[in-house]
Amino acid sequence: MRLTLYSDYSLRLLMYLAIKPTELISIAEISKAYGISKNHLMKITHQLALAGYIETVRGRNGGLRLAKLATDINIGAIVRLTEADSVLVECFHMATNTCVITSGCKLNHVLRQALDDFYQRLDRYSLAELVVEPNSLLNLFFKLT
Amino acid sequence: MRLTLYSDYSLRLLMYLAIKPTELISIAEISKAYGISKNHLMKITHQLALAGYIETVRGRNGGLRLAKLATDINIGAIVRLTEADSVLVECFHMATNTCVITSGCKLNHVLRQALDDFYQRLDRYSLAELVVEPNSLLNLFFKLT
DNA sequence: CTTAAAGATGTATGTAATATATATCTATTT
DNA sequence: AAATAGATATATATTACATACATCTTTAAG
Repeated sequence: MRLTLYSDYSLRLLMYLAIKPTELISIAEISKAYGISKNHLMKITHQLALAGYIETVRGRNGGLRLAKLATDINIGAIVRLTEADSVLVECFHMATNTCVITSGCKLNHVLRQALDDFYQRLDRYSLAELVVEPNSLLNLFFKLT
Repeated sequence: MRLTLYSDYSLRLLMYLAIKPTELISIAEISKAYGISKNHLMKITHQLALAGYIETVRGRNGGLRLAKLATDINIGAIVRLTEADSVLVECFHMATNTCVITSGCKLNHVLRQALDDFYQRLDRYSLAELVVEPNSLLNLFFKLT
C-alpha cells in the first residue's frame, strides 16, 4: 500500500508553513529545506491554494502562508484531497474495472471499510498536532543538533 | 492509496479456490475465469504455497487447492503478505528515506496508526466470509445470470 | 517408457503512473 | 525597468509493476 510522493510532499509543505504561520515563505525555501523538487511543490501549492488551505502571493517578496489556523486543517481531508485520483483496487473505479465478479463480491466492501478506517484515523488529527514543537522541527531542517 | 494488482489477484485466486475447496483447480482455469495473466498468477501461486495457504500438485491433472479451511485464512494476513514490500510513505523504509525531519516527525506516527487501522479491519475477516454464497459467485464467472 | 499436462523458475520486455524538468507567462515590488 | 516569485502547460525521465517468454521439473495417461 502506497501513498504518492505528491501526498507526502503536500503534508511536508503544510508542516513547514505551520512552523512559521505568520511569515510568507517561498516555494524555493521549502524545496531547499527538504531537498525536494521545486516544480513538484509548485503543483502542490496550486492545488492547496485552490482548495483554500494556503494563500499565495506573487512577485518579489511573495510566497505562501496558511489560509486557516493549523487547528482547522484536518489531515484526513488533506490526504483525501491529494489521493483523490487513486483507487485502492481496480474495482473501485467502475469505468475501468475488468473484474467479472464485482457485482457479487464481498471483498470490495471489506476493502472499503478498511480504507474508511484508515481515513477516519487521519480525520482525528489536525495540522497543529503535527507541529506541537515547532522549534525542534526547525532544528532538524537546519541541522543544529 | 493503492494496492498492487498482485494483492488483488492473490485474493481473487483464493476466493476462486474457496468456491470449490475439495477440487484441484488449474492456474489456467482461474486465469480464464477472471481474464487475467496466467504468468502473474503463477508467481502468486508460488508465494501462497510457500506461505502455506495453498497446496500445489504438478503434472497432468494437477492444480491448486486450499491448504487450510477458508475459515482459517485471514484476509489481513494475506494482504500483509502480498504488500510486504511496499511502503506507505518513503520514511517507512529507513534504508532509502531522504526526509530530513523523520526523527522528530509526528506525521510518521499518525500514518502508522492509520495503516494499522486499515489492516486491523481486514484482520476481522476470513476467506470464508467472502465466499458465503459460492453459487452466486459461480454464476458470475459463467455468466449464467 | 514416451508423451502431454501442469506447476517452478528465471529472465526479459512492455506499460503506465508518477516524478521531475523546461519554458513561458503573469503579477508585484523596488 | 528589472528582478523576484508564483501560474501554467508541455515534455521528458524514472520507476514500479505487470506481462510475456523460455526452459525445467514433476506426474499421470496411454
